[in-house]
Amino acid sequence: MEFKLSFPINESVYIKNPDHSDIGRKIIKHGIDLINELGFEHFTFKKLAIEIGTTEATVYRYFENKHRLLLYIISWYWFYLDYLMDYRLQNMHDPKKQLEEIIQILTHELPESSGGLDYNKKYLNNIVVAESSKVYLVKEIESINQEGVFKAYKDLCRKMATVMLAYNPTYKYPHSLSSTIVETAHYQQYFVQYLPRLTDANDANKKEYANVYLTDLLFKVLG
Amino acid sequence: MEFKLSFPINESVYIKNPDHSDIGRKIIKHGIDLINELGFEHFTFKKLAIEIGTTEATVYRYFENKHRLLLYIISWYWFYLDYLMDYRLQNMHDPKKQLEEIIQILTHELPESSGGLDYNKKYLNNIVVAESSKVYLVKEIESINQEGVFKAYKDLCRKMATVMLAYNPTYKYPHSLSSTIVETAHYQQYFVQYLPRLTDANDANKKEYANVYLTDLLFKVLG
DNA sequence: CTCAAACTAATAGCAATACTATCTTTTTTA
DNA sequence: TAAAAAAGATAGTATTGCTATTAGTTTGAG
Repeated sequence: MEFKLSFPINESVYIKNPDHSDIGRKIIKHGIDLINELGFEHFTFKKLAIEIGTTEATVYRYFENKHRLLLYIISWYWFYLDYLMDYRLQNMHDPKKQLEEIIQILTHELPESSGGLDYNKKYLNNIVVAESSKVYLVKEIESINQEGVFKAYKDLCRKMATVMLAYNPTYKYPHSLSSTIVETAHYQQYFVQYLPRLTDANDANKKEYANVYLTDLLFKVLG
Repeated sequence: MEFKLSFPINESVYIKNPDHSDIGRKIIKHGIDLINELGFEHFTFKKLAIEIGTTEATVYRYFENKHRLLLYIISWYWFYLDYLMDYRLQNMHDPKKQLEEIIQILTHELPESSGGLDYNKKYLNNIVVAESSKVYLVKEIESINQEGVFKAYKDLCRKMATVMLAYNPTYKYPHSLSSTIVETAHYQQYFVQYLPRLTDANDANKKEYANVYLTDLLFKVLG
């Protein structure tokens, strides 16, 4: 028994909704696999088309370019985080516990079986950590932001900021602290794995490091 | 009377040292101008060659590809930060004042006239904020890290960690906090400008926002 | 039913990008 | 002053990013 998670991803992200056809869903699923395997710079629509047994032109009918496909994947992640936070925090009324749960969600692989979607969560996590900043670190940022494609990220930060203010109503920078926590969760995971000298992790605490570091930081900042 | 700042940038970053010839220095200077103007994705060696009145082949004699040129520019920035910190902190013995000065350096444009170099510091700052993460968020991270090209960043974090420990010897994550402060300085500046909903900045506090936010955060974390 | 409109897929092709190779000329320096 | 090194000119290749055209397939109005 499965139900299908479907998120209202901004329509200007795609040309044709990939969620409405078999080939569209293949583009997302195998897109995640291939971006994970090759890295975003080496990923191309041609390689993706070969992977899923179709042609480049078909992929271009769904997405204007590979940046838009990445934006779709990362948007899906933002919506999924938002959904997970709602779901996990709903019966949790202590803001401290809520904040701990938020960091838990941000620093661990997304749970595998929630929804009928079969995206590889390990790969999705790798992409989020290594590639997500590339969706906004582009010269076209002002025009794509005007399309509203970052709304999900902004909503997520607003939700986190609300919980922070419930914990400490006098804290002045809850939105910045939220985006800091999200971004730091990503690149501290990356640094632990690839540039450990930029962290204080070691082989023993590696696995829970980002969680422990961020929890310590968050509660010290919020007091 | 000018003296020339020269930093020991890792030799594997370039094929031929751009600092040793006129055309090499032009590649860096106009490279900074063009990457700032076009964004890293739209920047090409062909466009750079036209800009400085030479050919693509000549630029390729200095750098293997545009990623290496960016790495050179960002390495120069890391060395310059390190140098600036030494210079500004040398007669400052209070760790609290030192930490405040470090954040000041990280959240403001680099000073213009230090050294004989004529890189445009405003453009360099834009590049650091918008493009620097692209030097390590690549599939080849493990092999390029082995070349030692990130040593300057690691040394910088070590230096910052030392000051943090002087201020609070019991803090457990000084290296992570250093990289967090550096990265957060970059993207909070970016967010204030392009995605202000991810921050708590407004038109009135915009200019000093990153500084104020990070100073508050740092001293709350260190206690 | 059926025939045209609309939608989808497949093929081809083009311009830009990311290089590499070669050969000539100029500059350096031993 | 010869030879080594650097720069310039020119050409060429494979890949990338994207578009145009055509062929086939589905849909739905009469």
